[in-house]
Amino acid sequence: MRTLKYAILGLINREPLTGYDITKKFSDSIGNFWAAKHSQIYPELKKLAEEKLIVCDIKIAGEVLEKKLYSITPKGREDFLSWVAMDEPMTPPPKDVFRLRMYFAESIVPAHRQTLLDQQVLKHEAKLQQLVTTMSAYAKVPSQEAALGDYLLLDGAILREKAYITWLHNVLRITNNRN
Amino acid sequence: MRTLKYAILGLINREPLTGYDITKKFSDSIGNFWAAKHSQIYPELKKLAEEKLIVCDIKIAGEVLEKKLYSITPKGREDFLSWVAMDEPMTPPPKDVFRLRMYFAESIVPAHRQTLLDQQVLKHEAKLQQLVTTMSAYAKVPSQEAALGDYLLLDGAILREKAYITWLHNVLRITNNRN
DNA sequence: CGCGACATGTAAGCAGTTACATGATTAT
DNA sequence: ATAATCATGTAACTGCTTACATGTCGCG
Repeated sequence: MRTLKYAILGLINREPLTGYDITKKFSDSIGNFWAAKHSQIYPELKKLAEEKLIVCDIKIAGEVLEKKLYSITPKGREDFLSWVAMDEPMTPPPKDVFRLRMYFAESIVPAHRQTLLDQQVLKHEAKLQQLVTTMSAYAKVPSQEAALGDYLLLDGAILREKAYITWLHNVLRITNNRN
Repeated sequence: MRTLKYAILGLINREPLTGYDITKKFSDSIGNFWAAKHSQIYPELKKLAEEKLIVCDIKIAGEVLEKKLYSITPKGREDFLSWVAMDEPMTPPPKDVFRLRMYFAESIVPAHRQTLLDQQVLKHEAKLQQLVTTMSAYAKVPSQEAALGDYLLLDGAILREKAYITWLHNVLRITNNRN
């Protein structure tokens, strides 16, 4: 499906970026729904340049360090715009190892199961707190076009974490009522 | 991480199953948080048998059809029980192509964007309806140990769908206020 | 001058998908 | 008979992760 390709094209479509810039986006903001490592990004950038969807402009930083600043080409923009407007079959349910473990909840000794659940609650509450803090930087819905996506997806990530925490509490309540 | 291995061991730990039985579980109940195809399951079963974690008993159905019924060995049960009780770093945020598209919402013409969102709402409401129907088969929290996991995870899937639908409505509201 | 961030790449291996491939059993 | 479901496998490929590998720049 080449999804990474379009994620990168979409970012470069907003403004020229280096592989390093892109890597950072995939580890924070975009990372909330599409993560990628630099080891995947650099080869993809190379491929996109070969396909003439982006072009690379080499900048010298300091004395010798070469930074590769990529910009989108008209062909690349066209490709991206036709992808972004496509209809989407529902994303298959995401894999989740913790849920899988809880599917086998009856095989964990109750006291330990509670510990595992409590730890998950803490982790997800910390994540939620971090998302809420980031969100608070937006006093209201941003007017800048480029920031709109960040705002919308942050909202989605917050709702997702809240639902997860609610579920964890349900599991704690239900399993404790049995033992 | 060999997660599929443990998912299969966990299922066979409950009762002996064939590859076909396991495939069905991975396409419905378990499929809500860990999906797998038969092309991945059969080779894994073969590997688990080689590792002596499961054993295979061949049953003849009808005249000639051989069904391979797998059972867990003590070694397999031990391996599974130590896995299921392990602590889990938070699952990385799941990849979601639709969310990625909405991250680039500003690049979609507003009327079309609304269509895409409306269609997603319909798909997720249908999925939610299906989950709720399945859940209604449980009048209350099941007393059977083996059904507990199914019940807990169904609850999680329902909460997840509800949160997704709420988010879709938020996106519709926010983007419509701007155009 | 040292440390953390900046910056760019490759290689090996694992996990998962799609497609290929075959055949038996059961219900209508 | 014939279609749906039962039943089991393999091959090629894509995507992603982990580890390997190297070097510069800016700040204190």
